[in-house]
Amino acid sequence: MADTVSIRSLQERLEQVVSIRGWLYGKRSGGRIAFLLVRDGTGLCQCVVEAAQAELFSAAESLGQESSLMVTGRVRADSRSPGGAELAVTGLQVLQSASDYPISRKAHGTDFLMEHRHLWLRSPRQAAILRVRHTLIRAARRYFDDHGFTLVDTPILSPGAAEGAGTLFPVDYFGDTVYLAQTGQLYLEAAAMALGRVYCFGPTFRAEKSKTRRHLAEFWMIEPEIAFAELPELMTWAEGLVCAMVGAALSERREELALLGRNPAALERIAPPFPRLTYSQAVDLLRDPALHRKLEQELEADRARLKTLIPELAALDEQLSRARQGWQQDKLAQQAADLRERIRDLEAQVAQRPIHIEHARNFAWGEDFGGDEETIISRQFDRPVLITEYPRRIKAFYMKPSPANPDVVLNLDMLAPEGYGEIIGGSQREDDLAALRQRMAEEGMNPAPYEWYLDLRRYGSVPHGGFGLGLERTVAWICGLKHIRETIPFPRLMGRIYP
RNA sequence: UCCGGCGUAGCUCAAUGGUAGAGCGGGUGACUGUUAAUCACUAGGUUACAGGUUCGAGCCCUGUCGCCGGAGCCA
Repeated sequence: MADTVSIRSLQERLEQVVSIRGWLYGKRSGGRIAFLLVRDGTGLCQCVVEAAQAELFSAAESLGQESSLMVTGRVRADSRSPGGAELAVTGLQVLQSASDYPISRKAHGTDFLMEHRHLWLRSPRQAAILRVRHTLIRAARRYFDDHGFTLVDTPILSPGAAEGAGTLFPVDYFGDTVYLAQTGQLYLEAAAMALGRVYCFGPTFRAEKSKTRRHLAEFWMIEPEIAFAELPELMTWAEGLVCAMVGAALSERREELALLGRNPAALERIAPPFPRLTYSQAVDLLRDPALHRKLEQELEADRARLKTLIPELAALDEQLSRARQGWQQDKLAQQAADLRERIRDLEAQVAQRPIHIEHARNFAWGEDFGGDEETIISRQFDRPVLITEYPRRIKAFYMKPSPANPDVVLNLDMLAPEGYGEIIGGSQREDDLAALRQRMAEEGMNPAPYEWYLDLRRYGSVPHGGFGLGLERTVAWICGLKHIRETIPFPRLMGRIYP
Protein backbone atom coordinates (compact mmCIF):
# COMPACT_ATOMS: atom_id res chain seq x y z
CA MET A 1 0.00 0.00 0.00
CA ALA A 2 1.59 3.25 -1.13
CA ASP A 3 1.74 6.28 1.17
CA THR A 4 -0.78 9.03 0.41
CA VAL A 5 1.07 12.33 0.19
CA SER A 6 0.46 15.94 -0.76
CA ILE A 7 1.62 17.21 -4.14
CA ARG A 8 3.77 19.83 -2.44
CA SER A 9 5.83 17.10 -0.78
CA LEU A 10 6.46 15.03 -3.93
CA GLN A 11 10.01 16.39 -4.31
CA GLU A 12 10.93 14.54 -1.11
CA ARG A 13 9.58 11.26 -2.54
CA LEU A 14 11.58 10.87 -5.73
CA GLU A 15 11.63 7.28 -7.04
CA GLN A 16 9.11 6.14 -4.44
CA VAL A 17 5.65 4.81 -5.24
CA VAL A 18 3.03 7.07 -3.63
CA SER A 19 -0.62 8.06 -4.00
CA ILE A 20 -2.03 11.55 -4.37
CA ARG A 21 -5.66 12.59 -4.00
CA GLY A 22 -7.18 15.52 -5.78
CA TRP A 23 -9.09 16.89 -8.73
CA LEU A 24 -8.41 16.80 -12.43
CA TYR A 25 -7.36 20.30 -13.41
CA GLY A 26 -6.53 19.56 -17.04
CA LYS A 27 -5.91 16.74 -19.44
CA ARG A 28 -4.02 16.21 -22.68
CA SER A 29 -3.66 13.00 -24.59
CA GLY A 30 -1.72 11.61 -27.50
CA GLY A 31 -2.34 8.30 -29.20
CA ARG A 32 -0.21 6.38 -26.77
CA ILE A 33 0.15 8.72 -23.83
CA ALA A 34 -2.14 10.78 -21.62
CA PHE A 35 -1.25 13.58 -19.21
CA LEU A 36 -3.49 14.22 -16.24
CA LEU A 37 -2.89 17.50 -14.46
CA VAL A 38 -4.00 16.94 -10.88
CA ARG A 39 -4.46 19.60 -8.19
CA ASP A 40 -4.90 18.88 -4.48
CA GLY A 41 -4.83 22.31 -2.87
CA THR A 42 -1.09 22.16 -2.22
CA GLY A 43 0.08 22.17 -5.82
CA LEU A 44 -0.24 20.81 -9.33
CA CYS A 45 1.20 17.54 -10.57
CA GLN A 46 1.40 16.03 -14.02
CA CYS A 47 0.49 12.34 -14.04
CA VAL A 48 1.56 10.28 -17.03
CA VAL A 49 -0.44 7.29 -18.27
CA GLU A 50 0.88 5.16 -21.11
CA ALA A 51 -1.29 3.27 -23.57
CA ALA A 52 0.38 -0.02 -22.73
CA GLN A 53 -1.80 -0.05 -19.62
CA ALA A 54 -4.99 -0.27 -21.67
CA GLU A 55 -7.49 -0.13 -18.82
CA LEU A 56 -5.80 2.80 -17.06
CA PHE A 57 -5.42 4.60 -20.35
CA SER A 58 -9.05 4.44 -21.37
CA ALA A 59 -10.12 5.43 -17.85
CA ALA A 60 -7.76 8.41 -17.95
CA GLU A 61 -8.91 9.51 -21.37
CA SER A 62 -12.57 9.55 -20.42
CA LEU A 63 -12.16 11.79 -17.34
CA GLY A 64 -13.71 15.26 -17.37
CA GLN A 65 -12.25 18.38 -15.77
CA GLU A 66 -12.58 18.46 -11.94
CA SER A 67 -13.23 14.72 -11.62
CA SER A 68 -12.06 13.64 -8.18
CA LEU A 69 -9.50 10.88 -8.08
CA MET A 70 -6.70 9.05 -6.35
CA VAL A 71 -3.61 8.42 -8.45
CA THR A 72 -0.81 6.02 -7.55
CA GLY A 73 2.54 5.93 -9.26
CA ARG A 74 6.27 6.31 -9.13
CA VAL A 75 7.56 9.83 -8.54
CA ARG A 76 10.21 11.06 -10.94
CA ALA A 77 11.85 14.42 -11.41
CA ASP A 78 10.76 16.16 -14.57
CA SER A 79 10.99 19.84 -15.32
CA ARG A 80 7.96 19.60 -17.63
CA SER A 81 5.63 18.99 -14.67
CA PRO A 82 4.50 22.16 -12.85
CA GLY A 83 6.00 21.19 -9.48
CA GLY A 84 9.15 19.67 -10.96
CA ALA A 85 8.03 16.12 -10.14
CA GLU A 86 5.65 13.94 -12.08
CA LEU A 87 3.89 10.67 -11.41
CA ALA A 88 4.27 7.61 -13.68
CA VAL A 89 0.84 6.19 -13.07
CA THR A 90 0.36 2.58 -12.01
CA GLY A 91 -3.06 2.93 -10.41
CA LEU A 92 -6.05 5.21 -10.88
CA GLN A 93 -9.11 5.29 -8.68
CA VAL A 94 -11.87 7.60 -9.86
CA LEU A 95 -13.86 8.84 -6.85
CA GLN A 96 -16.35 10.75 -8.99
CA SER A 97 -16.30 11.22 -12.72
CA ALA A 98 -17.29 14.80 -13.57
CA SER A 99 -18.41 16.12 -16.91
CA ASP A 100 -19.24 19.55 -18.30
CA TYR A 101 -17.41 21.54 -15.63
CA PRO A 102 -18.57 25.09 -16.36
CA ILE A 103 -15.31 27.01 -15.84
CA SER A 104 -12.81 26.25 -18.57
CA ARG A 105 -9.17 27.32 -18.46
CA LYS A 106 -10.10 30.35 -20.51
CA ALA A 107 -11.33 33.88 -20.11
CA HIS A 108 -14.77 34.32 -18.57
CA GLY A 109 -16.86 37.37 -17.77
CA THR A 110 -17.26 38.55 -14.18
CA ASP A 111 -20.99 37.85 -14.05
CA PHE A 112 -20.48 34.23 -15.06
CA LEU A 113 -17.63 33.79 -12.60
CA MET A 114 -19.63 35.35 -9.77
CA GLU A 115 -22.55 33.02 -10.48
CA HIS A 116 -20.06 30.17 -10.14
CA ARG A 117 -18.08 31.60 -7.24
CA HIS A 118 -18.27 28.23 -5.43
CA LEU A 119 -16.31 26.67 -8.33
CA TRP A 120 -14.26 29.75 -9.23
CA LEU A 121 -12.46 29.32 -5.88
CA ARG A 122 -10.73 26.28 -7.38
CA SER A 123 -8.80 28.36 -9.90
CA PRO A 124 -5.15 29.06 -9.00
CA ARG A 125 -5.62 32.80 -8.85
CA GLN A 126 -8.54 32.68 -6.44
CA ALA A 127 -6.83 30.07 -4.28
CA ALA A 128 -3.75 32.32 -4.12
CA ILE A 129 -5.84 35.27 -2.93
CA LEU A 130 -7.44 33.15 -0.21
CA ARG A 131 -4.00 32.06 0.99
CA VAL A 132 -2.81 35.66 1.18
CA ARG A 133 -5.99 36.56 3.05
CA HIS A 134 -5.33 33.77 5.54
CA THR A 135 -1.75 34.92 6.05
CA LEU A 136 -2.84 38.52 6.62
CA ILE A 137 -5.41 37.46 9.20
CA ARG A 138 -2.87 35.33 11.01
CA ALA A 139 -0.29 38.14 10.95
CA ALA A 140 -2.77 40.64 12.39
CA ARG A 141 -3.83 38.29 15.16
CA ARG A 142 -0.25 37.38 15.94
CA TYR A 143 0.67 41.08 16.10
CA PHE A 144 -1.97 41.75 18.73
CA ASP A 145 -1.46 38.48 20.59
CA ASP A 146 2.27 39.17 20.83
CA HIS A 147 1.67 42.65 22.24
CA GLY A 148 -0.49 41.69 25.19
CA PHE A 149 -3.91 42.05 23.57
CA THR A 150 -6.84 39.82 24.47
CA LEU A 151 -9.28 38.76 21.77
CA VAL A 152 -12.80 39.75 22.80
CA ASP A 153 -15.74 38.76 20.63
CA THR A 154 -18.37 41.45 20.32
CA PRO A 155 -22.03 40.81 19.50
CA ILE A 156 -23.29 40.73 15.95
CA LEU A 157 -26.88 41.58 16.87
CA SER A 158 -27.07 45.03 18.34
CA PRO A 159 -29.96 47.09 19.63
CA GLY A 160 -30.77 50.50 18.15
CA ALA A 161 -28.60 52.25 15.63
CA ALA A 162 -25.78 54.44 16.89
CA GLU A 163 -25.72 56.64 13.81
CA GLY A 164 -27.43 56.65 10.45
CA ALA A 165 -29.96 53.83 10.79
CA GLY A 166 -30.18 53.69 7.02
CA THR A 167 -26.79 52.04 6.83
CA LEU A 168 -27.73 49.06 9.02
CA PHE A 169 -29.46 45.78 8.20
CA PRO A 170 -32.59 45.33 10.32
CA VAL A 171 -33.29 41.87 11.78
CA ASP A 172 -36.39 40.59 13.54
CA TYR A 173 -35.41 39.65 17.09
CA PHE A 174 -38.35 37.97 18.84
CA GLY A 175 -40.63 40.71 17.56
CA ASP A 176 -38.23 43.61 18.08
CA THR A 177 -36.16 45.20 15.35
CA VAL A 178 -32.43 44.95 16.00
CA TYR A 179 -29.51 45.44 13.64
CA LEU A 180 -26.48 43.61 12.33
CA ALA A 181 -23.40 45.20 13.86
CA GLN A 182 -21.34 47.63 11.83
CA THR A 183 -18.62 47.78 14.48
CA GLY A 184 -17.72 46.16 17.78
CA GLN A 185 -16.19 49.36 19.08
CA LEU A 186 -18.55 50.41 21.87
CA TYR A 187 -18.40 46.92 23.39
CA LEU A 188 -14.63 46.84 22.98
CA GLU A 189 -14.36 50.02 25.00
CA ALA A 190 -16.04 48.19 27.88
CA ALA A 191 -13.66 45.26 27.45
CA ALA A 192 -10.62 47.58 27.32
CA MET A 193 -11.61 48.93 30.74
CA ALA A 194 -11.52 45.32 31.98
CA LEU A 195 -8.44 43.97 30.17
CA GLY A 196 -6.40 46.95 29.04
CA ARG A 197 -5.56 45.95 25.48
CA VAL A 198 -8.24 44.12 23.50
CA TYR A 199 -9.20 43.48 19.93
CA CYS A 200 -12.03 41.92 18.01
CA PHE A 201 -12.09 40.36 14.61
CA GLY A 202 -15.39 39.60 12.98
CA PRO A 203 -17.84 40.35 10.23
CA THR A 204 -19.52 43.74 10.02
CA PHE A 205 -22.47 44.78 7.94
CA ARG A 206 -23.26 47.92 6.00
CA ALA A 207 -26.53 48.43 4.18
CA GLU A 208 -25.18 51.33 2.14
CA LYS A 209 -26.29 51.12 -1.45
CA SER A 210 -22.77 51.28 -2.78
CA LYS A 211 -21.90 49.53 -6.01
CA THR A 212 -18.21 50.14 -6.42
CA ARG A 213 -15.04 48.09 -6.51
CA ARG A 214 -14.28 49.14 -2.91
CA HIS A 215 -17.53 48.14 -1.18
CA LEU A 216 -19.04 45.01 0.32
CA ALA A 217 -22.27 44.68 2.30
CA GLU A 218 -20.53 42.21 4.63
CA PHE A 219 -16.85 42.57 5.40
CA TRP A 220 -14.37 41.66 8.11
CA MET A 221 -12.82 44.20 10.39
CA ILE A 222 -9.98 43.95 12.90
CA GLU A 223 -10.50 46.43 15.72
CA PRO A 224 -8.09 47.04 18.60
CA GLU A 225 -9.10 49.17 21.59
CA ILE A 226 -6.45 50.33 24.04
CA ALA A 227 -6.80 51.79 27.53
CA PHE A 228 -4.59 54.81 28.25
CA ALA A 229 -3.71 55.21 24.55
CA GLU A 230 -3.88 58.69 23.10
CA LEU A 231 -3.77 59.66 19.43
CA PRO A 232 0.03 59.46 18.82
CA GLU A 233 0.15 55.98 20.35
CA LEU A 234 -2.82 54.87 18.21
CA MET A 235 -0.93 55.93 15.10
CA THR A 236 2.03 53.82 16.14
CA TRP A 237 -0.18 50.78 16.64
CA ALA A 238 -1.86 51.30 13.26
CA GLU A 239 1.52 51.57 11.56
CA GLY A 240 2.82 48.48 13.34
CA LEU A 241 -0.21 46.43 12.39
CA VAL A 242 -0.02 47.30 8.71
CA CYS A 243 3.73 46.67 8.59
CA ALA A 244 3.27 43.29 10.29
CA MET A 245 0.65 42.31 7.70
CA VAL A 246 2.68 43.47 4.70
CA GLY A 247 5.79 41.80 6.12
CA ALA A 248 3.98 38.47 6.51
CA ALA A 249 2.71 38.61 2.93
CA LEU A 250 6.24 39.29 1.68
CA SER A 251 7.88 36.56 3.73
CA GLU A 252 5.23 33.85 3.42
CA ARG A 253 3.37 34.49 0.17
CA ARG A 254 5.93 35.53 -2.44
CA GLU A 255 4.76 32.80 -4.78
CA GLU A 256 1.11 33.83 -4.54
CA LEU A 257 1.92 37.52 -5.03
CA ALA A 258 3.92 36.62 -8.14
CA LEU A 259 1.03 34.54 -9.47
CA LEU A 260 -1.24 37.54 -8.92
CA GLY A 261 1.17 39.75 -10.85
CA ARG A 262 1.84 41.90 -7.78
CA ASN A 263 5.15 43.74 -7.89
CA PRO A 264 6.73 43.15 -4.45
CA ALA A 265 8.84 46.32 -4.73
CA ALA A 266 5.74 48.43 -4.00
CA LEU A 267 5.26 46.44 -0.77
CA GLU A 268 8.92 46.36 0.25
CA ARG A 269 8.81 50.15 0.59
CA ILE A 270 6.21 49.87 3.36
CA ALA A 271 8.09 50.73 6.57
CA PRO A 272 7.55 53.11 9.45
CA PRO A 273 7.23 55.96 9.86
CA PHE A 274 4.30 56.57 7.53
CA PRO A 275 3.72 60.15 6.41
CA ARG A 276 1.39 62.00 8.77
CA LEU A 277 -0.81 64.94 7.94
CA THR A 278 -3.53 66.69 9.82
CA TYR A 279 -6.77 67.19 7.97
CA SER A 280 -5.93 70.90 7.72
CA GLN A 281 -2.54 70.11 6.19
CA ALA A 282 -4.25 67.75 3.75
CA VAL A 283 -6.64 70.52 2.76
CA ASP A 284 -3.68 72.89 2.22
CA LEU A 285 -2.06 70.20 0.09
CA LEU A 286 -5.20 69.84 -2.02
CA ARG A 287 -5.32 73.58 -2.58
CA ASP A 288 -1.61 73.97 -3.30
CA PRO A 289 -1.02 75.27 -6.86
CA ALA A 290 2.15 73.18 -7.00
CA LEU A 291 -0.02 70.07 -6.59
CA HIS A 292 -2.33 71.22 -9.37
CA ARG A 293 0.64 71.70 -11.69
CA LYS A 294 1.86 68.21 -10.81
CA LEU A 295 -1.59 66.73 -11.46
CA GLU A 296 -1.77 68.51 -14.79
CA GLN A 297 1.63 67.11 -15.73
CA GLU A 298 0.38 63.63 -14.82
CA LEU A 299 -2.67 64.28 -16.95
CA GLU A 300 -0.43 65.13 -19.91
CA ALA A 301 1.61 61.99 -19.30
CA ASP A 302 -1.57 59.91 -19.26
CA ARG A 303 -2.75 61.53 -22.48
CA ALA A 304 0.59 60.67 -24.06
CA ARG A 305 0.35 57.08 -22.83
CA LEU A 306 -3.13 56.87 -24.27
CA LYS A 307 -1.72 57.93 -27.64
CA THR A 308 0.76 55.04 -27.55
CA LEU A 309 -1.85 52.51 -26.49
CA ILE A 310 -4.18 53.16 -29.40
CA PRO A 311 -1.68 52.12 -32.12
CA GLU A 312 -0.78 49.17 -29.89
CA LEU A 313 -4.39 48.08 -30.01
CA ALA A 314 -4.52 48.55 -33.78
CA ALA A 315 -1.42 46.35 -34.12
CA LEU A 316 -3.03 43.71 -31.96
CA ASP A 317 -6.20 43.79 -34.05
CA GLU A 318 -4.05 43.48 -37.17
CA GLN A 319 -2.30 40.40 -35.71
CA LEU A 320 -5.68 39.03 -34.74
CA SER A 321 -6.98 39.23 -38.29
CA ARG A 322 -3.96 37.24 -39.51
CA ALA A 323 -3.90 34.63 -36.75
CA ARG A 324 -4.55 31.12 -37.99
CA GLN A 325 -4.88 28.81 -35.02
CA GLY A 326 -7.99 29.08 -32.93
CA TRP A 327 -6.40 29.38 -29.53
CA GLN A 328 -3.95 32.00 -30.76
CA GLN A 329 -6.86 34.01 -32.04
CA ASP A 330 -8.53 33.58 -28.70
CA LYS A 331 -5.45 34.67 -26.79
CA LEU A 332 -4.98 37.72 -28.97
CA ALA A 333 -8.65 38.57 -28.66
CA GLN A 334 -8.25 38.40 -24.88
CA GLN A 335 -5.20 40.68 -24.99
CA ALA A 336 -7.09 43.09 -27.21
CA ALA A 337 -10.04 43.09 -24.80
CA ASP A 338 -7.69 43.75 -21.86
CA LEU A 339 -6.06 46.57 -23.73
CA ARG A 340 -9.43 48.05 -24.65
CA GLU A 341 -10.38 47.97 -20.97
CA ARG A 342 -7.12 49.72 -20.01
CA ILE A 343 -7.77 52.35 -22.65
CA ARG A 344 -11.32 52.85 -21.41
CA ASP A 345 -10.09 53.18 -17.81
CA LEU A 346 -7.40 55.61 -18.82
CA GLU A 347 -9.79 57.64 -20.95
CA ALA A 348 -12.20 57.83 -18.02
CA GLN A 349 -9.34 58.94 -15.74
CA VAL A 350 -8.18 61.55 -18.23
CA ALA A 351 -11.73 62.85 -18.54
CA GLN A 352 -12.17 62.98 -14.76
CA ARG A 353 -8.81 64.49 -13.87
CA PRO A 354 -9.67 68.12 -14.68
CA ILE A 355 -12.78 67.77 -12.52
CA HIS A 356 -10.67 66.32 -9.70
CA ILE A 357 -8.19 69.17 -9.99
CA GLU A 358 -11.06 71.63 -9.88
CA HIS A 359 -12.49 69.90 -6.79
CA ALA A 360 -9.10 70.01 -5.11
CA ARG A 361 -8.66 73.68 -5.94
CA ASN A 362 -12.07 74.58 -4.50
CA PHE A 363 -11.99 72.22 -1.53
CA ALA A 364 -13.39 73.96 1.53
CA TRP A 365 -12.25 73.27 5.09
CA GLY A 366 -15.01 71.31 6.84
CA GLU A 367 -16.03 69.06 3.96
CA ASP A 368 -15.32 65.36 4.08
CA PHE A 369 -12.86 63.89 1.60
CA GLY A 370 -14.47 62.06 -1.29
CA GLY A 371 -12.90 59.20 -3.19
CA ASP A 372 -11.13 61.52 -5.61
CA GLU A 373 -9.55 63.64 -2.87
CA GLU A 374 -8.37 60.48 -1.10
CA THR A 375 -6.86 59.26 -4.34
CA ILE A 376 -5.06 62.54 -4.96
CA ILE A 377 -3.63 62.63 -1.43
CA SER A 378 -2.57 58.98 -1.30
CA ARG A 379 -0.89 59.24 -4.72
CA GLN A 380 1.52 61.83 -3.32
CA PHE A 381 3.17 59.17 -1.15
CA ASP A 382 4.73 55.76 -1.74
CA ARG A 383 3.46 54.24 1.50
CA PRO A 384 0.23 54.46 3.51
CA VAL A 385 -0.52 57.94 4.82
CA LEU A 386 -2.10 58.84 8.17
CA ILE A 387 -4.51 61.77 8.30
CA THR A 388 -5.63 63.07 11.66
CA GLU A 389 -7.81 65.70 13.31
CA TYR A 390 -10.84 65.95 11.04
CA PRO A 391 -13.58 68.54 11.61
CA ARG A 392 -15.73 67.52 14.55
CA ARG A 393 -18.96 68.14 12.61
CA ILE A 394 -18.36 65.34 10.10
CA LYS A 395 -17.29 62.77 12.67
CA ALA A 396 -19.00 60.48 15.18
CA PHE A 397 -20.17 61.56 18.63
CA TYR A 398 -17.73 59.38 20.57
CA MET A 399 -14.58 60.98 19.13
CA LYS A 400 -12.69 63.25 21.53
CA PRO A 401 -12.20 66.86 20.42
CA SER A 402 -8.67 68.16 20.37
CA PRO A 403 -7.82 70.19 23.49
CA ALA A 404 -5.86 72.56 21.23
CA ASN A 405 -8.76 73.10 18.81
CA PRO A 406 -12.27 71.88 19.72
CA ASP A 407 -13.37 72.19 16.07
CA VAL A 408 -11.40 69.06 15.27
CA VAL A 409 -11.36 65.57 16.82
CA LEU A 410 -8.47 63.29 17.73
CA ASN A 411 -9.12 60.76 14.98
CA LEU A 412 -6.96 58.97 12.46
CA ASP A 413 -7.59 57.60 8.99
CA MET A 414 -5.08 55.58 7.04
CA LEU A 415 -5.17 55.73 3.26
CA ALA A 416 -3.56 52.88 1.35
CA PRO A 417 -1.29 53.78 -1.56
CA GLU A 418 -2.16 53.39 -5.24
CA GLY A 419 -5.72 54.60 -4.86
CA TYR A 420 -6.96 51.72 -2.69
CA GLY A 421 -8.66 54.15 -0.34
CA GLU A 422 -9.22 54.17 3.39
CA ILE A 423 -8.13 50.97 5.12
CA ILE A 424 -8.15 52.23 8.72
CA GLY A 425 -10.43 54.58 10.61
CA GLY A 426 -10.26 55.25 14.33
CA SER A 427 -9.95 57.78 17.12
CA GLN A 428 -9.22 58.61 20.69
CA ARG A 429 -12.61 58.39 22.46
CA GLU A 430 -14.36 61.04 24.50
CA ASP A 431 -13.69 59.95 28.09
CA ASP A 432 -15.45 62.80 29.91
CA LEU A 433 -19.02 62.05 30.92
CA ALA A 434 -20.39 65.59 30.59
CA ALA A 435 -18.71 66.21 27.24
CA LEU A 436 -19.99 62.90 25.85
CA ARG A 437 -23.56 63.62 26.97
CA GLN A 438 -23.39 67.01 25.34
CA ARG A 439 -22.18 65.55 22.05
CA MET A 440 -25.01 62.97 22.11
CA ALA A 441 -27.53 65.74 22.71
CA GLU A 442 -26.11 67.72 19.79
CA GLU A 443 -26.63 64.66 17.56
CA GLY A 444 -30.20 64.33 18.84
CA MET A 445 -29.49 60.91 20.34
CA ASN A 446 -31.58 59.26 23.02
CA PRO A 447 -29.14 58.50 25.87
CA ALA A 448 -31.26 55.72 27.41
CA PRO A 449 -29.84 52.81 25.33
CA TYR A 450 -26.33 54.11 26.00
CA GLU A 451 -26.42 54.24 29.77
CA TRP A 452 -24.07 51.24 29.91
CA TYR A 453 -21.66 53.11 27.63
CA LEU A 454 -21.87 56.20 29.81
CA ASP A 455 -21.09 54.01 32.83
CA LEU A 456 -17.62 53.51 31.36
CA ARG A 457 -17.12 57.26 31.95
CA ARG A 458 -18.66 57.15 35.42
CA TYR A 459 -16.46 54.42 36.85
CA GLY A 460 -12.75 54.95 36.40
CA SER A 461 -12.72 56.68 33.04
CA VAL A 462 -9.30 56.86 31.36
CA PRO A 463 -8.04 58.16 28.02
CA HIS A 464 -8.39 55.42 25.45
CA GLY A 465 -8.94 54.80 21.79
CA GLY A 466 -8.80 52.35 18.94
CA PHE A 467 -9.36 51.84 15.30
CA GLY A 468 -10.75 49.40 12.73
CA LEU A 469 -8.89 47.92 9.80
CA GLY A 470 -10.96 46.77 6.83
CA LEU A 471 -9.55 43.36 5.97
CA GLU A 472 -10.80 43.11 2.40
CA ARG A 473 -9.51 46.50 1.31
CA THR A 474 -6.16 45.58 2.82
CA VAL A 475 -6.16 42.27 0.95
CA ALA A 476 -7.06 44.08 -2.29
CA TRP A 477 -4.21 46.54 -1.81
CA ILE A 478 -1.57 43.95 -0.86
CA CYS A 479 -2.62 41.61 -3.69
CA GLY A 480 -2.97 44.49 -6.16
CA LEU A 481 -6.52 43.51 -7.11
CA LYS A 482 -8.82 45.67 -9.15
CA HIS A 483 -11.94 44.64 -7.26
CA ILE A 484 -12.74 43.83 -3.64
CA ARG A 485 -15.08 40.99 -4.64
CA GLU A 486 -12.12 38.64 -5.10
CA THR A 487 -10.78 39.22 -1.57
CA ILE A 488 -13.46 37.25 0.29
CA PRO A 489 -14.63 33.70 -0.50
CA PHE A 490 -18.30 34.57 -0.89
CA PRO A 491 -18.76 38.31 -1.35
CA ARG A 492 -22.02 39.91 -0.30
CA LEU A 493 -22.63 42.77 -2.67
CA MET A 494 -25.64 44.95 -3.23
CA GLY A 495 -27.89 42.90 -5.50
CA ARG A 496 -25.91 39.69 -5.17
CA ILE A 497 -26.43 37.02 -2.54
CA TYR A 498 -25.88 33.85 -4.65
CA PRO A 499 -24.03 31.63 -4.09
C1' U B 1 -31.52 57.19 -5.33
C1' C B 2 -28.96 59.49 -9.62
C1' C B 3 -25.62 59.10 -14.09
C1' G B 4 -23.35 56.06 -17.76
C1' G B 5 -22.32 51.23 -20.23
C1' C B 6 -23.81 46.30 -21.59
C1' G B 7 -27.41 41.97 -22.68
C1' U B 8 -26.35 37.29 -29.63
C1' A B 9 -24.61 29.26 -28.96
C1' G B 10 -22.58 26.20 -22.46
C1' C B 11 -18.24 30.27 -22.43
C1' U B 12 -15.68 34.68 -24.90
C1' C B 13 -17.16 37.60 -28.75
C1' A B 14 -18.37 39.03 -34.36
C1' A B 15 -22.37 40.40 -37.77
C1' U B 16 -23.96 48.85 -43.22
C1' G B 17 -31.70 47.78 -41.56
C1' G B 18 -31.29 42.50 -46.14
C1' U B 19 -29.24 34.21 -45.69
C1' A B 20 -27.32 34.71 -37.51
C1' G B 21 -21.15 33.47 -37.59
C1' A B 22 -16.04 32.35 -35.34
C1' G B 23 -12.93 30.48 -31.53
C1' C B 24 -13.13 27.79 -27.08
C1' G B 25 -15.90 24.04 -24.55
C1' G B 26 -19.08 19.20 -25.76
C1' G B 27 -19.28 14.64 -29.08
C1' U B 28 -16.65 11.33 -32.81
C1' G B 29 -12.02 10.03 -34.94
C1' A B 30 -6.38 10.62 -35.65
C1' C B 31 -1.64 11.35 -33.20
C1' U B 32 4.39 8.49 -28.14
C1' G B 33 6.21 13.83 -24.08
C1' U B 34 2.05 17.30 -23.99
C1' U B 35 2.16 22.48 -21.20
C1' A B 36 -4.80 26.74 -22.52
C1' A B 37 -1.42 20.38 -27.09
C1' U B 38 -2.55 19.86 -32.33
C1' C B 39 -5.47 18.14 -36.78
C1' A B 40 -10.26 16.52 -39.18
C1' C B 41 -15.45 15.97 -38.76
C1' U B 42 -19.91 17.06 -35.89
C1' A B 43 -24.08 18.76 -32.77
C1' G B 44 -25.46 23.33 -30.66
C1' G B 45 -29.88 29.82 -31.38
C1' U B 46 -37.27 32.27 -28.80
C1' U B 47 -30.38 37.53 -30.61
C1' A B 48 -32.89 39.16 -22.15
C1' C B 49 -38.47 40.12 -22.21
C1' A B 50 -42.93 42.94 -24.13
C1' G B 51 -44.61 46.30 -27.60
C1' G B 52 -43.73 49.72 -31.87
C1' U B 53 -41.55 51.76 -36.77
C1' U B 54 -40.39 49.21 -41.52
C1' C B 55 -41.49 45.45 -47.50
C1' G B 56 -37.84 43.56 -43.98
C1' A B 57 -35.21 44.49 -37.04
C1' G B 58 -29.76 41.22 -33.50
C1' C B 59 -29.27 46.44 -35.31
C1' C B 60 -33.95 52.02 -35.02
C1' C B 61 -37.91 53.75 -31.04
C1' U B 62 -40.69 52.97 -26.11
C1' G B 63 -41.18 50.23 -21.68
C1' U B 64 -39.64 46.21 -18.30
C1' C B 65 -35.97 43.00 -16.23
C1' G B 66 -30.91 41.60 -15.33
C1' C B 67 -25.73 42.67 -14.99
C1' C B 68 -21.47 46.09 -14.73
C1' G B 69 -19.01 50.70 -12.17
C1' G B 70 -19.16 55.64 -10.98
C1' A B 71 -21.45 59.51 -7.73
C1' G B 72 -23.47 60.04 -2.89
C1' C B 73 -22.13 57.10 1.74
C1' C B 74 -18.34 54.38 3.76
C1' A B 75 -13.70 50.27 5.82
